[in-house]
Amino acid sequence: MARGKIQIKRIENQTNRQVTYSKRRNGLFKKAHELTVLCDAKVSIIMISSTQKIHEYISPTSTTKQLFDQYQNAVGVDLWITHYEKMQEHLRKLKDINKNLRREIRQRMGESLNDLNYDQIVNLIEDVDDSLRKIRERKYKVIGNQIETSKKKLRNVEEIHRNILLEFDARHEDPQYGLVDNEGDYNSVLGFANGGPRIIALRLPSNHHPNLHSGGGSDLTTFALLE
Amino acid sequence: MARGKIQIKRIENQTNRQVTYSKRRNGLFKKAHELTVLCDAKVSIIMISSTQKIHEYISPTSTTKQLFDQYQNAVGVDLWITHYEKMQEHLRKLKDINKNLRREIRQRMGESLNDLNYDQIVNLIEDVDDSLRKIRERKYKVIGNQIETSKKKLRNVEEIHRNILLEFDARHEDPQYGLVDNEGDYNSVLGFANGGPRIIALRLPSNHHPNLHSGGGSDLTTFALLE
DNA sequence: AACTATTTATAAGA
DNA sequence: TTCTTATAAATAGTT
Repeated sequence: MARGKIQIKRIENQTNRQVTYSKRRNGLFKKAHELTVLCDAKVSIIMISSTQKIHEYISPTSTTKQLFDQYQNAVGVDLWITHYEKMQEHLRKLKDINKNLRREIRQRMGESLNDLNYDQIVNLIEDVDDSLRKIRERKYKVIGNQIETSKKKLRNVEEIHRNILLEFDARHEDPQYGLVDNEGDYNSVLGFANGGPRIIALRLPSNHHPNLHSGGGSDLTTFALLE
Repeated sequence: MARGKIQIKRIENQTNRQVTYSKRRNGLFKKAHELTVLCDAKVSIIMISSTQKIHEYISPTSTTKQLFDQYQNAVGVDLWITHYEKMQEHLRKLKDINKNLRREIRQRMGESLNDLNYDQIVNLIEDVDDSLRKIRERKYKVIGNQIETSKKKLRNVEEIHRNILLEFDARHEDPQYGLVDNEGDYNSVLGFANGGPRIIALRLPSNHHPNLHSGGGSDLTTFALLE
């Protein structure tokens, strides 16, 4: 605005930009102050330079916070205050839900039953009883899975036994082979970590399945044996 | 600043002040915007006129809230931002707790059991079983209380019966009294609302207790009878 | 809301 | 940075 007109666009020269910022900032603050005095108004200016320096102007009659609060009241009613209140409401509801959930658990654990009348207790018993049934079912399913896995392992063992026996017989029938010294690395095949049970080569009936798993005995016991 | 210099002091003429406010406000905002563009700065201006009207300027690259947050950070006002963040943290924790409580309930109800291993299921069964036992105990206690209350009511009935019989006998022995027409207001004494069971005056053995409540029969049946 | 005489702000140079 | 100054821009008072 002097010594030549300028285009209103970013000043690329860094030093120049800095100088202009400083000069115009003073000009702006001066104008703001004049406005404050002349028109009995309140003005707040917050400026952040491209180098992240912060400057502010505030009318002598006010504070930045006061002005911002007024601004919020007028403009940002939906911006902060209500958001804040909504959060508190949300918080309150969550606490409430939490309380109820805890009480439900306590009641399902047989505590805090004084709040329940007879019918409610009867319903609760029915409910918990049913839950217990479901959980037991799950237990049996887990056991069942374990048994299946164990059966597979056992079939594997039998297969290996048969092979050992076959080899054993073959070598006896053909004396040119000596007896093998050890079991080979069958343990790793069976998933046994360190040595495992010693496998004794007994001749088993060809289609034999161990009695342990063919019957309908107690699942729990079976599981304990196989784990 | 034209057609004559002015003193920088409050303009007393209300209309004049209003006009000047409007003109200079525009000037200020224009300068602010030029500064924004020329110097790559961020500017926030909030103005409140003497008539409490609010106007604001904010650099296109920013929001008033953003700028105010930065201002707060720099100045250290730190008014409620942290409070807000603490609330959010609190909210997050509550939601988390909530989620866990719900899962616990679901598991106690026999759902979402896939997350549990065998030992955990066994523990859960033990726990729920124990809970069921506690709740049943509570049921029996409630039943017991009901029985106590009923016994008291019955003792009351017996007392009244005895009194009626005594009076009945007395009048028969002394014919100067006529028979009474009704039962009096014993119903209200017994807590029976409308009429209640018709009481038939039979002579009972003096210390008789009805068989129904002296024995150790099923509590549940007893309860059903008395409720 | 427009005009314009005048004041004020400021870009460029020192 | 600050000062200077020619010139652009803002605006007080008027219409």
